[in-house]
Amino acid sequence: MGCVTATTGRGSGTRAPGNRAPRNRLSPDERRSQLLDLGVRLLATRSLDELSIDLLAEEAGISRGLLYHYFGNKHAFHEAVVRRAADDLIAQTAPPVTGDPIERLLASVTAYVDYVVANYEGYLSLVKGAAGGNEAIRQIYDDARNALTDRIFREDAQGQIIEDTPAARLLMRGWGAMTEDLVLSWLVDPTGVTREELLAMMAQSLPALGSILPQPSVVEH
Amino acid sequence: MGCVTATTGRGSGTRAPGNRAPRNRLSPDERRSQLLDLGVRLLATRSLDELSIDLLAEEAGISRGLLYHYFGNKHAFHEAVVRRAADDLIAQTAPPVTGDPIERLLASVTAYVDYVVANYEGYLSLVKGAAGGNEAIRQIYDDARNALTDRIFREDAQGQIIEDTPAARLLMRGWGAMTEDLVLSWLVDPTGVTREELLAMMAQSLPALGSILPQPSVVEH
DNA sequence: CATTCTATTGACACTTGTTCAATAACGCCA
DNA sequence: TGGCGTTATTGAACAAGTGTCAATAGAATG
Repeated sequence: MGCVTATTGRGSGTRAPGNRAPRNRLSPDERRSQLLDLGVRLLATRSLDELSIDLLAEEAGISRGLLYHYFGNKHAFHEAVVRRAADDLIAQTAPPVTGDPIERLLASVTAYVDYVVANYEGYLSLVKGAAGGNEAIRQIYDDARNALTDRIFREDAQGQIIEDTPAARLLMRGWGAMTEDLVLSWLVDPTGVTREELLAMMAQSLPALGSILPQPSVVEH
Repeated sequence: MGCVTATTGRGSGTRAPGNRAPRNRLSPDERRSQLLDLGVRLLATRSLDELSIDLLAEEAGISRGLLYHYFGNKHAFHEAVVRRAADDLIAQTAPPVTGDPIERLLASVTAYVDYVVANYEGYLSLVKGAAGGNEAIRQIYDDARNALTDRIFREDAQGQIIEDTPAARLLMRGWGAMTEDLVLSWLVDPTGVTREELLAMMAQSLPALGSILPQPSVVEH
């Protein structure tokens, strides 16, 4: 019993039998880049275990083996994809260096929002990867967010908005989480809030939060 | 060629050959409850695909088949675990009904923080599940968080802190995200911030954010 | 045109989720 | 107490996906 014909037939996609697709030979850099881009796109809507190597390979027009040749295993591929998305985010949101602190903060926030709008897929890969992934991936995500907020903390709003204490660091982190949630929620349903209102909300919330810091005082009522 | 002896030998754990563990027959409710509790615990530190049915079954002292009998498949089990964690959260953070709005807000926030501290594992299951999981699971998570924030919005701080507009809703959601990040970050590294400072930070941040809402006005500088 | 190099493949082995007929513990009634 | 139906539980077979590696084919080089 058992030992059915196995049917390991991992069909080579939708191709007439006998005329297999010609090999498409690229340089390692090109291939790597192609696969990472594809990964970013595919992992924006699926979680890692919803993305099979089969689908990925077919979508890329390569064999499964090639993916292992480049990335070793599925999780390493995921990690590379997340790292690519994170690097991209950091690079494309370089802060301005002119204007007063408030203006620069607004500019930073604007760059961030514009990036997320323009690269929704890539940003989702990053966020979703961080949440579902292992420790290494979460680290990449944390580093990226720290880089973003530290940039605002040090360069754009140095000392003028909030000072540097453990409580301030914590609150700053919280502000980052809020900011991320604001963009993503707004993108899902933007009704009733314009882009400018969103930007103002994000920029103004930081000094507003900073105001509760120095010596905590209850709000008037 | 193929058809090796298959060796499907999914060893029944660490048990001497021949003396299998006696069946432990529970009522469906008890068994379900046991499995959900275990799931909450195990999924606090692993992601779903890092948790094999094998491990789960062994840890619970049951066969793999039984899990399928109760939950159908792995994802349905995950969903049930997340739902249990969410229900638990809602139930155990019932808000107080006395005091002025600010006091009630502080009490709500305190109940939330205390719950997370006391049920760290369960809360992590919820958060991690929501991030890595499918749409249904994310829905459960969103509903739970909306229930929490709506409670504060309607009952604890009705109209007295912020009014009800799309922008306010959005900001409220963002505040929720910030609050969650604050607790979890603080738990990871509490140095420099006391529990009371954290609570004050969370409670005061809501009116502080509300102050930027009505007609956006740039902060003084 | 022959040869070397290497990007790429495809079949195979292995792990793990899923199904289902068989089994054994429990309550019930004679 | 002992047979009997009910049903919680099991284990082996099945399916689908991941990871491995020797063989292959496209390009560059002489």
